[in-house]
Amino acid sequence: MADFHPRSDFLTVLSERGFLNQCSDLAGLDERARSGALAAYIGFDCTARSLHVGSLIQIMMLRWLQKTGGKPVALIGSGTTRVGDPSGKDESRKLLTEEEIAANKAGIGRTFAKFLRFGEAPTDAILSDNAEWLLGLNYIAFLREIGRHFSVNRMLTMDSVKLRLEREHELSFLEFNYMCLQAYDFVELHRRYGVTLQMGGSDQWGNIVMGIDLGRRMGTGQLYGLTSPLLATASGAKMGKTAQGAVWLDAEMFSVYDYWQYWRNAEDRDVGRFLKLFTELPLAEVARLEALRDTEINEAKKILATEATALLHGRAAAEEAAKTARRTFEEGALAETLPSVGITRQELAAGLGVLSAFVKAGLVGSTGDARRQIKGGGLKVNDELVTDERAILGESDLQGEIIKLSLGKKRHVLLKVEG
RNA sequence: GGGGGAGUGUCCCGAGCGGCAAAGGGGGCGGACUGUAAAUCCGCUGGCUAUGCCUUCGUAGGUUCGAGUCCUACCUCCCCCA
Repeated sequence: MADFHPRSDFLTVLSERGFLNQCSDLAGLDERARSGALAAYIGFDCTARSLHVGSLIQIMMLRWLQKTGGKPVALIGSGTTRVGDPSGKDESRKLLTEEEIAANKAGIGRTFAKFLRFGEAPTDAILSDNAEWLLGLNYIAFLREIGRHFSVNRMLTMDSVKLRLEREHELSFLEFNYMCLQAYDFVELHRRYGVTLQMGGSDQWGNIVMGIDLGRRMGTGQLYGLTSPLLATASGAKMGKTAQGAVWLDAEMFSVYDYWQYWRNAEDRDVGRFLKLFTELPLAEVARLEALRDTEINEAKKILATEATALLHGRAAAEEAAKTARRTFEEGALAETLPSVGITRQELAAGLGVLSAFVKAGLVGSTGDARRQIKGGGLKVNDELVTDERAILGESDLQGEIIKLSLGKKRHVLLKVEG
């Protein structure tokens, strides 16, 4: 991969910025990308109301495709979601209702709209849904028309299957069929929109190759596959997990400020890689930033945070998050734009226990949790360490209309009097 | 269908003579050190109207002063045989 020098804009960007992990035919795809608008798709599950940072690398690939003259297709897997992905955990098999699926689909669609330009023009993005063709499938017809092209012998050699068999782990028939459905998606998207490339995370490689094979047997012409590296932080943790849970891309579920903070807290060793993947800064600028050392690299982290946040939530919101962080961390001032929780004047006049105040702010999960944090010296009210768990907050604690609650050094929530 | 084994703290893995809010990891959170980083060290990691009360060991019953632990049925998963 390192010795190949792509000539198409699309592959050049992907290659330079570290999106490339594996490709079915780099030279062929490069040619294809140069010879006209390339249509490519990536599939997304709709098991939640929002996508999280784990999907961001895929979304960025679609975005670069569009910016380099291609046509992105975002496929929502609401058909496969109805079946439920059997490879997940034992408990996650609960079936989603039609309403939940529709809501999830709408939420995810909103995120795509932030990164891609949708419309009718040749390189405008398309939002598709495999429920359109999967739900109406007839079993016998599917077996005869599609199933006959799959070789079980070959399917058994796929890594995902082979691993299971070698370790003598259960592999359900449903799961075994999953790759066939995904392969069929590829063919269907080729028919509908002329899609010739499927992208995805490296775990999708086998499924993508199946699609390419199926396409050849069903007469789509040459299809291509390309995967991005599996993303983890430099110390090996999976991307996107924080104390608050997943890092959602929907501002309702994960605030803009928290999103900015997520990137600001990147490890030193990840800064360069993340700048290339999750911002659109020129590579020369990235090179300059990632060369910074010691305290200077904090500047690079702030730029990473602001640029990444701007892509998702807009420049203005990103600048505001940056400003909030600057006031909070560097000036030690009270930034009124920190995340806040409302409180009534009556509640405050009646006296609010510190424990419940922190629970209300969502900084701790329970009063017991709050007690433990106080013992460990982790809670502050208006930057004063809380030592007495029975302390009562009243109107005398107000700074203006605000009481600042902090958990540790990084997490702050404001209680704001309203009404 | 027959035989064998297993489901433990609502993040995961995993010990558990009938006295158990239940060992130990990992992860996470907090503290110290730093740079809002990493590494390292320390503390915490069921709930509550809290010197007490309530809810947890697949589900439902049963034995017992007392059950994660013993018995019965059921559910789910794994292995061997057919």
